[in-house]
Amino acid sequence: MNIGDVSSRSGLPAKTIRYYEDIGLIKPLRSANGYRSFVAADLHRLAFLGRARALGFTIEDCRTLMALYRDESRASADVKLLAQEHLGKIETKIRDLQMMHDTLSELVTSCAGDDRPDCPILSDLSGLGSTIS
Amino acid sequence: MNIGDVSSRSGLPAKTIRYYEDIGLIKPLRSANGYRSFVAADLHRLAFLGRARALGFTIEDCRTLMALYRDESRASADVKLLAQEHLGKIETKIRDLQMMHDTLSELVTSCAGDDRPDCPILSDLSGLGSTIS
DNA sequence: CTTGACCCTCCCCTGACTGGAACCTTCATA
DNA sequence: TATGAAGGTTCCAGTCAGGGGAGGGTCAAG
Repeated sequence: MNIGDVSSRSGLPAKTIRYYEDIGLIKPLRSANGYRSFVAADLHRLAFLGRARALGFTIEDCRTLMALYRDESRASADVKLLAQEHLGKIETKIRDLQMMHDTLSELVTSCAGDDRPDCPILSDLSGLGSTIS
Repeated sequence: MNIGDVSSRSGLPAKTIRYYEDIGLIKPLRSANGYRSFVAADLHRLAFLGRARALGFTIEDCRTLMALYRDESRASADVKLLAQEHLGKIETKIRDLQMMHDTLSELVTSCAGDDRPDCPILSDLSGLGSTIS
């Protein structure tokens, strides 16, 4: 398989696949013409990476997860811990975004949105804090 | 005021303040010794920037918001539109994170987390998809 | 006069790619 | 056989919003 094939099969851009080779996540063979030559195992690893990335794991997390996956004598506790830590970060991000959302949403609601200049969004940002609570 | 003063008053790191000058968001004067010399208006702008960034606006959004703030003949509709677009992006991010969270949370729950190697998290990532629904 | 706390500029680093230039290989068609 | 398109290759630079640190100048106090 050439890179185009694995790209369409894995859903990952060719650029990304080359990048993953660069940073040592995959090690495809090379054909005589210099093209990367992927086997089923490479495709499998790429699919693994794609799913892990889609769950928001960092590249370093992915590296660890793949090492654990290949380690037959792993303890599932190690995997779970990694996932739990990641889950915690996601929860933190969601909370942060939710707070931004709530504040901003309130400001947007209170803004007339017409052709006059008066705007509670700008008032808030400027520190006048016209909290119309 | 020197940069240390505005840093502690605005809560922004000195590095960030220098960066904001670099990209033209503020234009503090200079003292004879080459030090940046901030006046109250600079501090006000920095506080504005700090609040806008805390609400997740991009630097370019901040630039636009400050321009609107200084424009006495603005229409609040322009501010509102910008804020609404940003709000939409925040909502998208929250939804994405929430989906990651839900999936990951389910996987974490279903993982024993002991010293045995069997792990539904890895199974899922590997594509075996042992969805224990 | 020295010490320590400031301040300056300049450059590289981050994460996870993405875009583009310049070039090579393969295959189908005229 | 030429040629053009569609693949592939490497390498360099850019993204976003700063952070870290080197190497050096300035200032106030003791």
